[in-house]
Amino acid sequence: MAVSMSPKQKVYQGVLQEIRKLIDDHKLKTGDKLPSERELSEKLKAGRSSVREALRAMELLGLIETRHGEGTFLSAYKPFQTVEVLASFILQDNSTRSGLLSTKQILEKEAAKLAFGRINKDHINELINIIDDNSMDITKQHRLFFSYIFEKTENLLLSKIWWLMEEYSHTMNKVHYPKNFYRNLTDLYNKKDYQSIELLFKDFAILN
Amino acid sequence: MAVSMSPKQKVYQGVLQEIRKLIDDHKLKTGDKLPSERELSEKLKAGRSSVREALRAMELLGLIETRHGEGTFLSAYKPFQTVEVLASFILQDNSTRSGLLSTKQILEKEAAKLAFGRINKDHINELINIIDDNSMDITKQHRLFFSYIFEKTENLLLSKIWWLMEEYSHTMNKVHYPKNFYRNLTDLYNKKDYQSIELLFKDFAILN
DNA sequence: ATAGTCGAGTGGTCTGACCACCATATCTAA
DNA sequence: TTAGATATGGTGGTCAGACCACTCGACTAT
Repeated sequence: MAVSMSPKQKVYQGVLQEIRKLIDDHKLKTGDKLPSERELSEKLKAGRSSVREALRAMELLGLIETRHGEGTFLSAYKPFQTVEVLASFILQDNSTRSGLLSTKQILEKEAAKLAFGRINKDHINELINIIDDNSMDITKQHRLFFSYIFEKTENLLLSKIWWLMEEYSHTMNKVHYPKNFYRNLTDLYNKKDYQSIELLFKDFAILN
Repeated sequence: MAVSMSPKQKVYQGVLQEIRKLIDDHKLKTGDKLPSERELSEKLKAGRSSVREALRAMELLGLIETRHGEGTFLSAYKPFQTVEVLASFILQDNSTRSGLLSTKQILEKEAAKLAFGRINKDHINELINIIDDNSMDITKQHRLFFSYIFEKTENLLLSKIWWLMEEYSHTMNKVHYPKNFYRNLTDLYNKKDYQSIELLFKDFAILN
């Protein structure tokens, strides 16, 4: 391998730097195509597997996008994947689990408030349909109910983080509110009573 | 390869999930040793190169630490490397900024409220010290200020997620509130005025 | 012209081979 | 007996080469 190596740098880290340099030199922009793996391998005098290790890491960081049979492309940086991956590992840590439920509830409350201005009669009916559908257990109703609300927040990051927590909380317990909570919330939407949302969540808070 | 593959998931992504599961099942903690690459390869029925792609990506994210000749170890998540790598690559894309900032602000607001009941005079003075310390720029003050508040929430998960976003938002801009915001918040703590916290954040909201 | 085929290029994956490094067990010499 | 040298096995680091699956465009037969 010939990639710059000052102390004991691993090849894939050197490749990473070289790619960065390459992007800079060629002034590549979002959407542009990077050289193929084989080409990079040859140009940098590194094994293809090492090149791939660098590319895979970049991919996980959301820096590049890979299209099978086509090539590797620079992508607009989106923090989502990264945050998602990291969050999934953070959640794994037992010491952080205690706060899971209360954090999840915070997100649910804020989502309910964010969605407030974007919810109309039709949406409310949709929500009511969910909580009236007795073919599902309440756990699933909870999930659908809030999925719908989060969708209305139009904040993808917020939604993804909530979804992760929802997933993990299922390995625990108490993953929903009392039955009438949901009805109360839709009532507030109906009455356009923004203020009371905060109070509703406080009343039904599940402590941990 | 046998790692769970629903749609068209790449092997290394499946390996990533499996490793996460493994950490969970065995309740591995920071500093614990992961199975060797060869062992993982065999257990997950994936090539060693695929396993390595997953591990290298995790390494770049700072989730694991690799010691030549010894093995792979779970590491406390340290954002440094991640941020460093990203910073050297980031093409600032305004369109992705929105979700991150608003979500971060939600967490800050809720933390401020959660900490409310656990903040005493001494803590307030500590906060004031931070915002009066002009040897730091306001960005750093913001960081310390809220670090302190999040600590008081005693919710590790919430804190970690916020920290994550804080790190990422630094690759962008606008990572703090107007100067007097912080003073106002400590005043509310002083006056034991819980209600106004919500309003304060609303007034100082950084739109996106 | 159009539809179908084929091949070159690309990423995706696996295997097997070495090397470098580390810890530990083992042997050797004092 | 014991301190130091050495052998060994396990681990990560890296490479080369082989296939496979997919995409796209050029070529061909209709």
